Amino acid sequence: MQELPEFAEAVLEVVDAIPPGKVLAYGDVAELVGHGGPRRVGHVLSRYGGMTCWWRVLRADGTAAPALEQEAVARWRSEGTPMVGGALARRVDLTRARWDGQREGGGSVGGA
DNA sequence: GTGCTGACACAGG
DNA sequence: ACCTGTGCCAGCA
Repeated sequence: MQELPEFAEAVLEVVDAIPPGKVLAYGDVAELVGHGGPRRVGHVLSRYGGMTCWWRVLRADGTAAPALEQEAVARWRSEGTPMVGGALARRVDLTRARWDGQREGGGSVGGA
């Protein structure tokens, strides 16, 4: 594989593991990889994100950077990611879309 | 070695 | 709901 830094490799691995319709915050990814902080995750995606589903990674607010908002929102709508205020909002409902790092389907019923 | 910038996070107004 | 300031970590001039 590429000589990608271990950190970058771990990040891409986690992002690639996120199921469709789910999302993770930069800080959450950093926690899952167990290294560095949110800024490093963002930089990795900006550099190697071109080959990963970076749109499944957003800020803790459920929003994405201005430049990515256009692209990301389109992706979320396409993937069916839960949005706040309907599918027309530019914000994701982290309350439901936040991936726990485990397999979907969870057990909980709650939802819905 | 110093300073700035950046696909962030959190608290305050 | 919105914007602002501060802290954190790493890369780059």
